Amino acid sequence: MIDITQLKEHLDHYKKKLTLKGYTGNLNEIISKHESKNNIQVKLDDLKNKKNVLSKEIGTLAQKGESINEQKKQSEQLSNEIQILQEEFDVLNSNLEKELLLIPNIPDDDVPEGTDESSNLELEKIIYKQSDNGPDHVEIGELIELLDFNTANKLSGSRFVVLKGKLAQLQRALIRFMLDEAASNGYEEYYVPYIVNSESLIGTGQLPKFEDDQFSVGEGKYLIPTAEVPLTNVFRNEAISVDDIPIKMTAHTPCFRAEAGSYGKDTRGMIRQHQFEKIELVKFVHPNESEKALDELVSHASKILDKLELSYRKVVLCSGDLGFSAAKTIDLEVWLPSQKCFREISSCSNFRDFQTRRMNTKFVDGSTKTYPHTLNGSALAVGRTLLAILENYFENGVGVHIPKVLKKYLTFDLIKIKK
RNA sequence: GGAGAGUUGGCAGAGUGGUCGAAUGCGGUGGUCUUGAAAACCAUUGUGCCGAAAGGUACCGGGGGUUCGAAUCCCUCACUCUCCGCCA
Repeated sequence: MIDITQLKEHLDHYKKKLTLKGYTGNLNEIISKHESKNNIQVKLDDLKNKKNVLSKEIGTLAQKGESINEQKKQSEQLSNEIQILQEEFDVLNSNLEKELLLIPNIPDDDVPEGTDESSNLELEKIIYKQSDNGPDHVEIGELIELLDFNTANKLSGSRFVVLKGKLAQLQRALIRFMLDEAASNGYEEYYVPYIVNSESLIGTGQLPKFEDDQFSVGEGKYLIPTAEVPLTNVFRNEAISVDDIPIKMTAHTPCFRAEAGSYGKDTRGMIRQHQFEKIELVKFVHPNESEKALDELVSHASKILDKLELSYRKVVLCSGDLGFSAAKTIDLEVWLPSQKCFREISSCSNFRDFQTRRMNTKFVDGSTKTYPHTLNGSALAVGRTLLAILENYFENGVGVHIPKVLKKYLTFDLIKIKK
């Protein structure tokens, strides 16, 4: 949530920044709503004060046995006035709150301007072995007979996958490897619920705007779209002391995405699924430290690609491609030989105090209370990593080799083709 | 699923209609004492909103009601705990 006081003070700045983010709401209207809300509140508080004074007076008079009829009449009249004004206030206030929840975070100053991914800026390219032909992972899956979209379709529908045997083991090895990496970088491992309430999704920014992207399981509860939601919301309505910071958390969870609005996009293979595994890194840091923390987060995620010897590039997202809650995002994109291009495998973002304002997570340093900054990043999306390994480690007529760093988690170093 | 008991400040725990934003204890912070520390003692210590401030207002799980007045009475929802049943 943006700070309305800041918004009022630097309206032009916010207007410019929010336009870059594609926001089209009427900020002037929001500000005037806020002002009339405050005006009503002042009047309301004054009336309530009068009534409280009167009630006390009635108490004392009644104890003395004196007449209280006149005061009662006055009090009733005050009650009526209060009720009318209170209703007006409540409507205005909840209205305002809804609109505030729909305002996206503003981009950092070093975020390139642009409306779509064509304005994203490549920071760095790290190339290991890079082939630009060969079968895609779906074909490889058929050759090794361990990747089964048809059965998944029978069980559940489109955008699901069944992994078998050594391929399922390879995915498990990836998860263990990534969690071990996170641990060695100082992240504490969490096991968290995969179903969360709407308060949690509002806290991290998926709700109220992106209801359609979530899988609802009824009763106001949703499957998590990323471990970011439960991990970050661990500290919802909590105060974090300066001594506890930085907080570094990680979790492996499945992620569930409705993928509404992406019909016909990436329909082949396991690039875009309703369910996939991911290791997420989440940090709570001192407000002055978040820029540095983003670099650190990116380095933790990219080190995994380095160790797997997968070619990738670092891209800073432009303002228009930036997510709703993010102030700055650096994507890692892995090379896919079959598509002859880089595809997103990790997204590392700095949210600054946007999420902690929504969550009411305070940062306590001595007697001052502010908001800590949050960051998160995938390290990595496991499904896409698996896919990248299949394509980049495939040898024609032989099979899929196992990356060196994963060998200690497995009892084989090759997944042979069966036909 | 059935029966019952709860939800009060950072924690524990009083408070059943007015003087209660709330006793007391623990914890926290500041101080006295001490070479230093501990102990002891003294003071202080919830949050949001409006306001330049003074101050006002709201908050005793959430929502609603009764009343001039609600932490306290009523309704309702959520959650927690105990026992029984079922269950990985």
